[in-house]
Amino acid sequence: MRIATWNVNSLKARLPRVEEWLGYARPDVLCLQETKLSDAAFPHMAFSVLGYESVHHGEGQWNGVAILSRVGIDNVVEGFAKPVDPDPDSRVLTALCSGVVVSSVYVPNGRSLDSDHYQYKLSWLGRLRDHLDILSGPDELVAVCGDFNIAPADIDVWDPKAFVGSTHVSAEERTALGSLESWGLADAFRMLYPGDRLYSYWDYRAGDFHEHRGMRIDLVLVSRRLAQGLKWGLVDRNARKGKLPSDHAPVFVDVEPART
DNA sequence: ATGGTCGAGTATCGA
Repeated sequence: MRIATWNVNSLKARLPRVEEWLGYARPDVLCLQETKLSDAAFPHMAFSVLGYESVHHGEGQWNGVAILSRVGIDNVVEGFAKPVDPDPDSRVLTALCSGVVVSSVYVPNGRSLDSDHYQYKLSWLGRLRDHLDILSGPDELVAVCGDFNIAPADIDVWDPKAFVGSTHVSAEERTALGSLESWGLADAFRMLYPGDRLYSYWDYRAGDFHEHRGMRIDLVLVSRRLAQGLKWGLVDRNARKGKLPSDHAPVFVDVEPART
């Protein structure tokens, strides 16, 4: 089972690139973030002709998350599961795809350490853990995929010195991510490439992509039972090249869920 | 050393 995640930075602007990528990467499940679409504007038909069912949780203009699947989509939950404090933004969507509880998440950016938005980010990560507790458990098949806006370790940023005092690398953010890991989730891509400086996001400015000034902030977190069947994975840097790319590349992992 | 770019919407803000 190939599970992928991609922050597309506007699905309206990115639809041709997503269609192209689905055509050759053929993920079983693709989680999208930053669709920047209303639910009414979501292009379900474009994906159904490629063999994918799709669900979307969006508000237009900002945020917006989706799940595409060619192995079924059931039990769809938009936002946090009740009774978790609701999120005013469209940042999480959860569904059951072929026995796997899949969440597509767009974690708040945080903006700066002294910002209210940073406190919102920390609170949001705590609520995500509560959400998972309600909908599933660490002994189930769970994949939480998305733009976490957190570099898990210093190896995940091009120059740790350049990020001192910034969001994405603070101890509090990494602790909040660690809380998800202690719930029972593992960073699947890092398991495959324990020591490699591989990134998933590069700023559009200043030629950052070609200069390898990136960050690995797009993660696929998997529960133990999925991690046991982890086979392979990639960041598809080709999708960050060429005409009208997102500033993020898609990340995917191949897993063979263990039978119970 | 500094500023660089996109996408939203159509002036700026968010990333």
